Amino acid sequence: MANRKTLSGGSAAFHGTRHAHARCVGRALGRAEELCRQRGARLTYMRRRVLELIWDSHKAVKAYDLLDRLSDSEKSVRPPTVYRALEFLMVHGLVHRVDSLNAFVGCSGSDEQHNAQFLICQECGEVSEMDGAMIGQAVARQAAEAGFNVRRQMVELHGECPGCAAK
Amino acid sequence: MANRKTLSGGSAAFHGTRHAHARCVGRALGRAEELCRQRGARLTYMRRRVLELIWDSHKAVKAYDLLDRLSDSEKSVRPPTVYRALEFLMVHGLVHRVDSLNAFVGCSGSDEQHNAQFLICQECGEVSEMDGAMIGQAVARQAAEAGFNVRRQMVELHGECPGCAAK
DNA sequence: CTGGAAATGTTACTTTATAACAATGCATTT
DNA sequence: AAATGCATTGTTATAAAGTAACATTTCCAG
Ligand SMILES: [Zn+2]
Ligand SMILES: [Zn+2]
Ligand SMILES: [Zn+2]
Ligand SMILES: [Zn+2]
Repeated sequence: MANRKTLSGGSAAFHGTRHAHARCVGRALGRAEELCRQRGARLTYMRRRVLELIWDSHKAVKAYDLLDRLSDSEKSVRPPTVYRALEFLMVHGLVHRVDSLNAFVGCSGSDEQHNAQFLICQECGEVSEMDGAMIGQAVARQAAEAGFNVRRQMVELHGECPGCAAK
Repeated sequence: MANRKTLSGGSAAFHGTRHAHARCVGRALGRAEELCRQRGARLTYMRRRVLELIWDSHKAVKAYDLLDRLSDSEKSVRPPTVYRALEFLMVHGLVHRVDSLNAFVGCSGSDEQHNAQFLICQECGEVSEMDGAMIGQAVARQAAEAGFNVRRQMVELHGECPGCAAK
């Protein structure tokens, strides 16, 4: 009842609890590996670990939650470590920061440079990335009307995902 | 060569340094006064003071900058005071929070409930609010395609304002 | 003038993020 | 293999942003 497959001009999918999430993770890590190899960037243990933790769910994750989850009883990981990994992952387009939540989410886009918009469910917390061409165009056009030169667009929509709407 | 007057579906204006800013402030305070009277809300000294400080420029202002500016050598104002004033002003639609900057900007919109988008100049820091109908519609449509029910939309565009683009 | 709610003051703390420098790891050259 | 050099991570400390809880004051209605 929830997801369509592919949508004109962009797609956004909510996954809910029951889905083959191992595939999502696999895809993300595979892409990271591939992309880093292409660019000669190093997907180190720490960076991969952070990426895995982020992909533990489709929700946005707080930096300090990552911090806690990375710290076992032996060793405690410090903020800069996490933030540096996040920085790396963001630079390479593997992770996005959701500004309205102060949190991070795995990039589910395929191509390199994309105008991502985020649908954020206020109920279940799931975040879905969508590449809405229409939105991008509308944004570009209206900004142009104001003589404004858009470099980076941030679109974060809070509301109810299909699953939670059908509660 | 910067501003047009009124634009189809919405407007956004950048002011630059030379303009009759007293009018902007006057308009904003007038509107606040009027609106609070209508609603029986109290525009207290502190709230008005914070609103004035925010309207000191068309840039987004950080809460702790307000804090500093409110604290004279005698008395130091504390965070809760500022955040409470900001809370009040936001609830009444007199001020917006710019999430991507952790900062606040005076609302230059006229009507009560509006879908505001923000154009943020990376050079001069000026922020312009725009009520882009096209963007709003595009957002609504594409979200609907994904079965998503939008409650709040956050659209913040970073780039170059007309003035700074013509540097 | 007085009782009570709204607003502000105050203290202390949480959350989020970064600066600066030290130690370590890893690859390439010698 | 040893030496070199840069990228990565560790460590300490602190900055920046925001909130909880309770005390005090203000202000208005009765
Ligand atoms: Zn999944
Ligand atoms: Zn949901
Ligand atoms: Zn002005
Ligand atoms: Zn500018």
